[in-house]
Amino acid sequence: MATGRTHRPATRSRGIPEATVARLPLYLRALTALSERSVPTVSSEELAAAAGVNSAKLRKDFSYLGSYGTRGVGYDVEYLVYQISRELGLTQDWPVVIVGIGNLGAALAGYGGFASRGFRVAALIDADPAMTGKPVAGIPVQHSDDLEKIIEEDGVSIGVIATPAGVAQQVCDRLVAAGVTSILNFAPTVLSVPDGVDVRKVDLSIELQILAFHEQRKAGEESNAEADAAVDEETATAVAPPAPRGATGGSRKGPDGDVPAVMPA
Amino acid sequence: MATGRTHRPATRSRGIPEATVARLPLYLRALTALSERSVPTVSSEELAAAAGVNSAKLRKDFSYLGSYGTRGVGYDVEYLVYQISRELGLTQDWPVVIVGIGNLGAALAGYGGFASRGFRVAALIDADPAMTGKPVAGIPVQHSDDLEKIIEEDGVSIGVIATPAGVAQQVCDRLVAAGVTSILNFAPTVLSVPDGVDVRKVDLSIELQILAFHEQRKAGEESNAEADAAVDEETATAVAPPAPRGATGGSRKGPDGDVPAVMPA
DNA sequence: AAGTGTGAACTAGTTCACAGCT
DNA sequence: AGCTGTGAACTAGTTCACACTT
Repeated sequence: MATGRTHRPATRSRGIPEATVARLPLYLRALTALSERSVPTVSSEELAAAAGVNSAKLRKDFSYLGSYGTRGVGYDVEYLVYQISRELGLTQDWPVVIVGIGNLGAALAGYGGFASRGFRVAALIDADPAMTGKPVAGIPVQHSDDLEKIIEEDGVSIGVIATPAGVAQQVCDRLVAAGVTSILNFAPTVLSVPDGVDVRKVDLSIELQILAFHEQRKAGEESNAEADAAVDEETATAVAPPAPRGATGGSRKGPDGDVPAVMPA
Repeated sequence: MATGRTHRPATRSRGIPEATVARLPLYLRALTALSERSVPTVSSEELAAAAGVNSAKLRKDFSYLGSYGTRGVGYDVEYLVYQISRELGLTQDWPVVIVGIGNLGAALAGYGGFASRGFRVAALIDADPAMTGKPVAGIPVQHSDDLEKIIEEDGVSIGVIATPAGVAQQVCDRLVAAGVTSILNFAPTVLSVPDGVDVRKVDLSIELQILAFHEQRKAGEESNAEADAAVDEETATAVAPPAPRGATGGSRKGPDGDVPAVMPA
């Protein structure tokens, strides 16, 4: 590769895969730790272990950024920290607003990982007038009436939504109208945004539900039959298995013949 | 497989793709909202819109669970709620412990989405003796000395780690040793666990960094040169670009000959 | 000898498009 | 007529394995 110039380098020049982008912060964290311990170089194997991925994946990821390693040696820690920081846009600092200063919003405001590495809490915003002026994590809360003004004045492009689900969409709309183009959503709701605006969501209950799915599977693996039966009885009243509307016996079934045990027929 | 018994149905029977599992909670939430509004049926198109995915994906996802829809009509809301709940293991209730009752842990303890749908906060645990006995969100905090006892007595299999990064791994080890097999990690660190234990992580700063990456890209798209230049000057001193160890000019470059536009050279 | 960088093979996930049921 | 369920085509992501560099 290194030799094949003449450009038109595949599709769209700087096409770093999304999955790779999502891992860069992980590498960066591991590298920063090494940097603090004054470790000069790492191999892909060592760094991968520290980041919790496998080394082939890590090398492939880095290959999208360029050739930043030295064969036979490894990667220069400081140099890589810089390159990844730059790639992620962390060499500039990003003012961030947090909207919704309840328990969660307050916890986020106080979170250390925020201040570090390129992010700065520009403002805390809440709709409750009783909160206005109250300092949270050393920053006075501002009223949401001023949301637009704050965003425009500070040139904020990243917003964090930590409001109740019911108002998240309207908050989002206002943020976007005021110029925010990236949103981190902690409210348990789907946000719709125009093209060009990025939304990422963090959702406790979704994560728990995914864990529960796998947990259930583990439980079922050993003592197959009776575990389910016991569970079913316990919750049978709480969660009634509603019959399908139309046909009752029909062809309605899971891929492995579900329902039977629960169905009162 | 109501009909085709004799098992060994393809690879490992109930092979629901991980990506599908991750979306089931989304569908469930949308369905629950419909259910509360007493909507009897939905089409894949409508439900997909509510869940923020496209309808082909939704139908494919549901096809892994079984044939729960009715052609020409759609899906019965109540029935689907039940089926997905069951699939996710939410028809039983899962006791959960939260370890680390700082700002975040307290916020999680008070989070409504917890109590709903199958999860119950069995205990709050903190290492600080000053916290012991103090009620948080109505639940008295217990000391971490009792961690093993609590987990065993309540049969807890899901643990939430909201401690500082420095102690997260040891907390994790103790949870696992005591019988926890699913962990939701809010500490910004990589946890290593034995086979059979699931870990999911929620990491604010990773999410922000991913947003920053895309944000940076957006900025570069319009007015390419000067926007970056301004930024570089501002932060040039703060983040020095360290030279690579060995060769200085060499072949070191991004896949499409990076730097040019931004570099003052 | 050590360890990167990367084509090639593979696996997972998404989207298409339409047959088939109600 | 309407909408699901799903093979088939496609796209993204991962892993392998080894040529190449230091």
